[in-house]
Amino acid sequence: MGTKERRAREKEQLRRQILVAARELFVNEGYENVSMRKIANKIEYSPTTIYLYFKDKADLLDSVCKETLLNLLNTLEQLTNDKSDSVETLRKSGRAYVEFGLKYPQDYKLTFVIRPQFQQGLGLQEGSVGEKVFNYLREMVSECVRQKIFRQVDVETTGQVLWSAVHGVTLLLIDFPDFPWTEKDKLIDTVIHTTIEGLKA
Amino acid sequence: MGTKERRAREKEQLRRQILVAARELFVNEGYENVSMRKIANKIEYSPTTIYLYFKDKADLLDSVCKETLLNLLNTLEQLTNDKSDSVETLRKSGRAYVEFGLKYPQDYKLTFVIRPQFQQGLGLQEGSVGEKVFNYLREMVSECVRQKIFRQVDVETTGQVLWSAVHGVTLLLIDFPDFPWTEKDKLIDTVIHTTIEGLKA
DNA sequence: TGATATACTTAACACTGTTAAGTTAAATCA
DNA sequence: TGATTTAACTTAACAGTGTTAAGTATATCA
Repeated sequence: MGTKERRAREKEQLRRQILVAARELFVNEGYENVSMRKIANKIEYSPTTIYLYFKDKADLLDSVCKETLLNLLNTLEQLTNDKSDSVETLRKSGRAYVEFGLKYPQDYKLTFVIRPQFQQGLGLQEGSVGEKVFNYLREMVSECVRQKIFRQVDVETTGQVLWSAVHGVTLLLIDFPDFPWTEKDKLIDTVIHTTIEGLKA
Repeated sequence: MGTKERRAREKEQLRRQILVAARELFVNEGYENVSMRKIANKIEYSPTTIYLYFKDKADLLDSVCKETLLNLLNTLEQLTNDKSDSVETLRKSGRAYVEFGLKYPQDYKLTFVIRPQFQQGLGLQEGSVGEKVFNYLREMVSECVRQKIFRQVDVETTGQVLWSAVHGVTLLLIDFPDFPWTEKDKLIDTVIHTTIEGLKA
């Protein structure tokens, strides 16, 4: 009686197919320029089929972003966490965060800028993947605080300051590619270095 | 023979009327949710009239953003620049920048996040208002560098680091209003303070 | 006054997200 | 096996979108 399972598997497969098609189109052509019909064409189903798997276009975006956050979390967690040098670990994490954003600029913007516009407040609430990403940062930071490396004892504020810095430089580099930036790697390193030094001082 | 002048004045008036209506709608309902027909309704003209004054919707957005940048520049330039305490001046400017973003969150996002998506590269090129805003920041920074307050001598990089920090915290506060932020003012101050201290160290 | 240019509108095109109703094929039950 | 229910998917439509081409008044100038 495995027919039910097979059916469920097939449904899941189509769901993934839609998700993959949507991500590819969103990333290449921008969320606004992608229509449900375009996605439907790509997977060779009628447009309305998508609505059997996702509530609406915003929900589709939501699912794509959830995947992006999982990928980001994965990337961060794969870093080797050297507890004996917690500052270096934090530095590396910051670097990896920005690099992730620049490697998948459209995904990053979709997740951290476009989605909040369509699904207000969502994305970082309790239990979400977004929260897990911030929790990762929180851990990095609290290790530094525990070792009394940072002036400030407040882990929350410290984490938020770091996040502001990496988020800011990531978005500026994505959004203004023609601006006469300092050499990219140097800028990223300086942003992270400056923030960490500032937290120590 | 002042009829020509009067005509030109009237044209300019309608242009401004359109701009005012567009800004109000963009800010209140979001760029995507505002149609040319809505704007037309508001000013009580037919939709196509707008196209006699602006190339298309993106051009309209462009003009709205240019105004926003002018307002931002104005706000910054109205600060009292105490040359004897250049760090304090820089700190104040950073504060004013973030506060401007939070006071007009939609305008800020429109200018620094939405527009780059529709008019790639535009907004910060030579001679633009955007460049003037960054030039202001550049001046603040170079005064600090001249007084040998900052470790780094490279004015460009230093300015970009500061911009990353304030841009980052501004956008995070706008986009994730439900996140359990540290008390807002404290966070902003800490971001700016940390960055400046980091640049000194 | 009649010709010309300016300012604006009407109508249309090809597209959008989304829903209600209809169809077809597979699974279930007698 | 054959009838019936259920699930998956499609067709057709609605109300809306940005934008353009063509048409219409009105004011300016000769």
